Amino acid sequence: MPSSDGKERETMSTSLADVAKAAGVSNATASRVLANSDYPVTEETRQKVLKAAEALDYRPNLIARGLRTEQTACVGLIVENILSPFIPPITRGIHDYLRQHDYSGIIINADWDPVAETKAMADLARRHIDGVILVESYTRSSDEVARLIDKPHIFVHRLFNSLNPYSVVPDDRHGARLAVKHLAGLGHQRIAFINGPAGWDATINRLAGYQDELAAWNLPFDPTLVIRGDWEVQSGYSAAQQLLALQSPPTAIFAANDLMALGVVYAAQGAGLRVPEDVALVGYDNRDFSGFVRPALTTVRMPCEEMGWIAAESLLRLINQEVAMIEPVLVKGELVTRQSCGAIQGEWQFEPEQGSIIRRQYQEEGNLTAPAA
Amino acid sequence: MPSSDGKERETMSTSLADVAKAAGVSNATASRVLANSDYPVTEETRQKVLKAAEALDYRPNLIARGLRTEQTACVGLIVENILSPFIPPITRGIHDYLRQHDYSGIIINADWDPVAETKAMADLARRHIDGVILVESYTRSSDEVARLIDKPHIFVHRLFNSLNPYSVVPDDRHGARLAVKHLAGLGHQRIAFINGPAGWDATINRLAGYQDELAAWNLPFDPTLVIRGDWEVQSGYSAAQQLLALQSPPTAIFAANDLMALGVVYAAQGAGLRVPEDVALVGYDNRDFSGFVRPALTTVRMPCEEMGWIAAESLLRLINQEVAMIEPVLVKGELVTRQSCGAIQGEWQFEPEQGSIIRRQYQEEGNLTAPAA
DNA sequence: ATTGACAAAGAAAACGATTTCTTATATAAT
DNA sequence: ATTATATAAGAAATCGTTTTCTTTGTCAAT
Repeated sequence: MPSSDGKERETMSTSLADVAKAAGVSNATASRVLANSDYPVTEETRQKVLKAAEALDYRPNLIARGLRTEQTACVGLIVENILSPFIPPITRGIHDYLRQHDYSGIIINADWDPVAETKAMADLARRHIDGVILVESYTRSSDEVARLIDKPHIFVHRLFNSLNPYSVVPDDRHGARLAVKHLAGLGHQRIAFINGPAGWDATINRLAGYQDELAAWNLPFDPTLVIRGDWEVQSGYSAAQQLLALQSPPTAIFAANDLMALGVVYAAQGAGLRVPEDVALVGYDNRDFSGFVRPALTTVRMPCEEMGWIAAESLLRLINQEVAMIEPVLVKGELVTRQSCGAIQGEWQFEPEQGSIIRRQYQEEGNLTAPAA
Repeated sequence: MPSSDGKERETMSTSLADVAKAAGVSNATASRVLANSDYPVTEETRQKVLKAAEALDYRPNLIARGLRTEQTACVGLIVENILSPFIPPITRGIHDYLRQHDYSGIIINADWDPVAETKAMADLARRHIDGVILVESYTRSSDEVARLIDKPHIFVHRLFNSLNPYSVVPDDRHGARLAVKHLAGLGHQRIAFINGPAGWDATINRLAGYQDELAAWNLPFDPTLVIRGDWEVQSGYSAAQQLLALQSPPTAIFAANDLMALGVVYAAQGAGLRVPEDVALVGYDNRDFSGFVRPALTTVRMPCEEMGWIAAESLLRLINQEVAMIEPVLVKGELVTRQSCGAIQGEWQFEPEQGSIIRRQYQEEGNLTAPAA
């Protein structure tokens, strides 16, 4: 009996008042039961209300609730750009955690533009979201965010100030050690490193990890084996050409990302060398293409989805006032062993693409069929 | 003077009542001015209100407005999976259009699961979103959607029922013609086609386009030159092996997506053939990797962002009741000419990745610098 | 001068929940 | 038997807007 007095509106959703009336109780008690208030209600009336709500298929109007409670169960996601390669997996992780806890996320692409970010926060404030996650944002400091929006926030960053509070970042130093450890363990003594450009935390930390692990194996650090790239294929290509032309060239190369690793492959091919037989190669990131290029890249996985859900978890902690601040979190990725490092022998098949696996599973199970028409 | 009577709350945003009081008018008139109502207000009072709002930096509370107007300026995006390759660009297009019109989007990953989609729509209904866009959804029919949520909706699809109303889909037939036209224009007479699996609109339409264009060039249709793949690299590899082993092998191959085209490259290399010199190749989709694999793939672009903003535009039309229904829209992509087809001569550099261009521009302009510390 | 129409403003209701305030009842303590 | 206390329920206020209803004042037509 969803308020059936009106004639014009056909599908009017049932309100709390409908439930209260049906249960024969007041608005207030109905609310207390259905919002899990800790105000005492007798078991008998509680059951009456629950039954009525069930029967009427009552779903609370979150807008109305939000107006009163100032809680919208909605958080803002300010991301650099959903087209940027790491953003989708990070947002996937965030969304997964949020959804498990009945929160929603509103994404805004800020395009690495401080003005856009400022506007984004203002717009989110108008919607009275409960918190903000900034993913690869231009805005780096908590103070700056706090000045723009008076809500809890978390950073997910690969670039700067990794160890600020309220940050979730990859453990790049650890990741670099994994790569070098693997190559050293395969017996390589001269391991080159193609790093990223200056000014990035990733660049600094991966270099540190590279040096750490060389030291752990008592291998000398040779600066001529470290070349700076710019993350793109072309720079990996050029860097590898330099390295392979050295008097005593490296027998293994660790590239600070998979794009540059791909450039190494092309440079090696151009020099008539085989990967991994003549030069072993490990990349970083575990990008989607790493599994289907040739040779498939051994690489250190960037733990994007974990970073996402850890960020979401931390944010909800802040929102629910379980904690007052968040210590920076370092998230570790693991080594993904494929062909480019030489650890795996024999022929291989190309890995199917990761992103579309879910639908393909349905298709294989016969759930996906052509329309009858 | 944002309701400064309370002592405890420090940062309380200014409300409409504050503006009204400051302007010396009633709540109602203030609202009429600020919400652009068509109720008459004298220019004098209008200016008073606007000035007060400006001075107090008034931003309407969208939650409160939504409660009264039943309009939240928020739409739901039910997507297959944000990790799936076409979803980010489509959502980017949607978000861009929405944002221009002061709407926000809530993304839910449905993972191609009908149960998840049903729940998603129920959850969105609780938030009283103004409409829904279903991107690559399991749910195919408008009736089904209408049964679950009483709001306008639009489909963005590459799979089924492309020509249903309320759908935005790629013009695959046109795209396939572009590919074949290009190869035929380069003088190829035997053009093979590696198609997708049965049951997909893309498969049907691209085959039709392939046949259309062959006919336009008076080239015979040879069924032995058409092989069905499953969209993955491995299947393109196998298909190309078959094709290249034919008595009279094709001189050009059109692969129905870039992944299979990549498989063709590997098969050719395995057979000691060069792409494009020995076999020309055109792919489909213009995936991000197409620009930096070797040879870079000539391909037909999937117009994802356009599909996104057309979908958003159509949805807002429905929401604002400018139209009562949406005719299916076919969106065309263009040919992106790179190395694999043989039309471009000489050496080339690897294209930088598309997704991260924005940040790189900032970096080059010197806006991106290391922290001072 | 009276009436009617219309413009412009304010008062109050409405949206649908939560929460505070008030009241009624039962129980325990004096 | 009376009072105090605790429990459980309802009445009403509240959140910040929009919108309906009502009122006031002005002008034109009779």
